[in-house]
Amino acid sequence: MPKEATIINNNRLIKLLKQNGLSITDSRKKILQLFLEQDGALSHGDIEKRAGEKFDRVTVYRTLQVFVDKGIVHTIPTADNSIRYALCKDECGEGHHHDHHIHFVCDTCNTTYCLDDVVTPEIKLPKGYSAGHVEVVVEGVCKNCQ
Amino acid sequence: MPKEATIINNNRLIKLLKQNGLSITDSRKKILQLFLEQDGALSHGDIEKRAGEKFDRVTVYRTLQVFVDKGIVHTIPTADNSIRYALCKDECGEGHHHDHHIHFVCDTCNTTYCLDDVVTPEIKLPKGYSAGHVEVVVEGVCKNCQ
DNA sequence: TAGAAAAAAGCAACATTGTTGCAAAAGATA
DNA sequence: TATCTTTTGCAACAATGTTGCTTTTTTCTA
Repeated sequence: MPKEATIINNNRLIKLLKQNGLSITDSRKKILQLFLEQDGALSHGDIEKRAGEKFDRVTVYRTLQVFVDKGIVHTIPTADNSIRYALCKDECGEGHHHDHHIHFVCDTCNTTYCLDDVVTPEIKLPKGYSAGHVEVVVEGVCKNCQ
Repeated sequence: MPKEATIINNNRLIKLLKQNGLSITDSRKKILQLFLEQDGALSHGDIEKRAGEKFDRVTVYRTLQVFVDKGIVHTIPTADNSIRYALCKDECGEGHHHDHHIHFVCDTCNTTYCLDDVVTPEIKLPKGYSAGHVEVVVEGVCKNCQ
């Protein structure tokens, strides 16, 4: 493993946590790193069972909660009762998420992607309903599984 | 309670179950009735704790599974790890769901609605991705809570 | 409509997932 | 480095799903 890359990565992790007013701890760095080195989204279980790392379940729950609160990651609803988490872009911060992109779940490899370039469409609601957040999840076959 | 309405309802329940090749049982009729007399969607917990009825948890799980398999109800993903179930329209059947409508979750009363008249939009995906099903969940304030 | 065969319900035991309080450990601060 | 604050990890618990098996209910057919 390249030592330099690890150091750079470590600085990036620390910077990200500090930016969000969080204290620097091993668990937070390790979990954040999982997200950074990962293309798709992660579920709680993914993180907990991550090879080589033994995270306490409670720590994972609490860390993810903090990350969501601070706008570092956002949640992605799924139809199988397993919330996925993915890194937010810069516009997100404490108390306000701005996730206007759609999510994509691959039927084949089951990876969940944030398609940051695809903006959620305007939805015309029936009279009486007022819209807040719009969540779009597309299920299909991803670029790696075609 | 009007007796006639109950009888009519009962016939409707039996018809619905028979149409889908299911045997007529008390649990199935009661759970199906909950959906019919309900505007929004129901979670597993909603059904299990329904006042006046004591359903065995296993029965509820198995019944919902059968209903989903037969295309009687469909699932609605949520961001809080609690799958909601709602009645399908006629076009759904065994092995194929055709839910092209969007779903709406009210922030205030937390009810989940199927907005059958609002069709899911076309989503333009990046190169390499092919779309199957598109799920849209809008969160906001419903007609009853304005 | 009774009796046999098939299907479903109910129960118990278990597995997984999520929550809470608290003591110990680690991080921040001066 | 000493002290204060925050976070972690543990234990105990609660809630949610799952599985196998026995009993009950439904269906089918004579």
